[in-house]
Amino acid sequence: MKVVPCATCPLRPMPLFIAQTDAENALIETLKRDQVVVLADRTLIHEGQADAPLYTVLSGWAFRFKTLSDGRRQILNFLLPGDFIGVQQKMGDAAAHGVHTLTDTVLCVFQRDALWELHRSAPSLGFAVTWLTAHEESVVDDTLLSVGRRNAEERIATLLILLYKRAAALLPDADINGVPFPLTQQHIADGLGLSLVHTNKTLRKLERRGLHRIEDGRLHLLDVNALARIADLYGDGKPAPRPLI
Amino acid sequence: MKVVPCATCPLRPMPLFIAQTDAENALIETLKRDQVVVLADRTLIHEGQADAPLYTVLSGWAFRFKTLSDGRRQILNFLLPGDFIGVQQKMGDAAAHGVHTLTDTVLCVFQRDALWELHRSAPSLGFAVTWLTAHEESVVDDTLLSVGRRNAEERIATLLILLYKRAAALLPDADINGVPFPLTQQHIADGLGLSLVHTNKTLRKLERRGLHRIEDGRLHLLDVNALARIADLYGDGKPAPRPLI
DNA sequence: CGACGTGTTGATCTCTCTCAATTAGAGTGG
DNA sequence: CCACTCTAATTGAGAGAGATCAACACGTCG
Repeated sequence: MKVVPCATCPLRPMPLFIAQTDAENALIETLKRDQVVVLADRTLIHEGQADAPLYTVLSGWAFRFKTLSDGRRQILNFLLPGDFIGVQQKMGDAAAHGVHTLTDTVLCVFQRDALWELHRSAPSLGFAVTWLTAHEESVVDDTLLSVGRRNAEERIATLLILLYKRAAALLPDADINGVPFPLTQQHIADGLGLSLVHTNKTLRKLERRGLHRIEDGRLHLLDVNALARIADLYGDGKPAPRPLI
Repeated sequence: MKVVPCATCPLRPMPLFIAQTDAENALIETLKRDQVVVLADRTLIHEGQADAPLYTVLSGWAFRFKTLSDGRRQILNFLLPGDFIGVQQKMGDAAAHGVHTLTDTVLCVFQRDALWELHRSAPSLGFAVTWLTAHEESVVDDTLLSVGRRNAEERIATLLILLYKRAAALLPDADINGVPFPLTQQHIADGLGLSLVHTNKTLRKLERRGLHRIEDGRLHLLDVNALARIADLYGDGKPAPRPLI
């Protein structure tokens, strides 16, 4: 893929794309240092790696993760086009988490101090970055609620709905043919704090009940209401109704 | 407590206090709207509450949490002096999580658009807020790793160490007499995705082995090395050594 | 003094993990 | 074209960590 000028960034129409004026795009263009392609299933940033650059996902899927020394891995969240990579990392610091690709991925590379330049030269963009960072935290919050308090069936229903929404938001509206879903069951397991085997059994149970289907790398939600009921999800972050007693 | 001028903020000596110049303090002072005291065990912000203000913890402990509709609760992270409350919340949006006090707490209240003013008028402070937000996310990341992949004993050891460090960092250096620890076992359970009973049993097991002691609302770590070994924690975020095979 | 919150402990129960084995597809080399 | 290998998905069986249920102890407080 050719290097994309920020002014014609394919992500620009998306609401999550923060720069809207020409001046803002020009500034970002200045800070953008490169554009790289990473193949699927590669570790882009290793845990503890120093001096990792700042990225933005232009296309493709990836995930952030942490591991324990015996190999147990926890996926912290999934990264889709428009997401930042590496904001958590103070300049000169070691990455507290790794980043690994799920698909072939195109990334915009920014110089390490781009964040500071952004704040200095365009406070509105700096503010947007703060908000984006806070938003990513709230995604992790949701996962923590799942992993800490939902059982396997509820966790999987939650993940399927939330990932479906994120993936669908990146697609042209009329696309009813499911959404791309490049995760293996191992990734689902690692994202939800479950074992691979139990993930498989739970996934099959939901599938046999006709709630969803995963086929040819695409996810189809066949009964969103049933899934949402299982997940205890209510619309878009509206507070859940409480039982009276 | 009298209203504290930001210039003489007791948190100022702490490294986590971001404003360092007089101009910066003056700006913050401008945005600070009030200072409130909240008693222990009160819900400061309800889940789904709209228009919650922006706070800063001046003294006392609190926590962020989410609940499912049947009452299951997950504590997302603990808030200590110097922490922000409410950055995640886009202006005019509903809070995605609740905030509840553990102790009597003094909070600085900021107008809802203070964050934007900060970015606009003092980019260096705006940048600091971004970084603080990213840092809070990395705390949640750590918890997610625990809850997703550590067993009960490991989770508790991890929590004790990390909370001890945070609490100790707020204390005068020479204080060897443990650190304040206002959590009940129910809070520990809700923070680690465990049941109250199992939390109690695990806590007692560690205590009987002489690793720690919780007494009169203070936490003492009697064998940090053993705890760190159990937790699979290595220094300050240094990458864990891998077994060769 | 009784009610209540917190901590403690024992006895089940069950959800999830671990171990094992099989199937299916994709890719590779002979 | 066919064995061979690898990865991902699948399923069964047994084991275990942690949940749930039930009691009780202790201190505080109205």
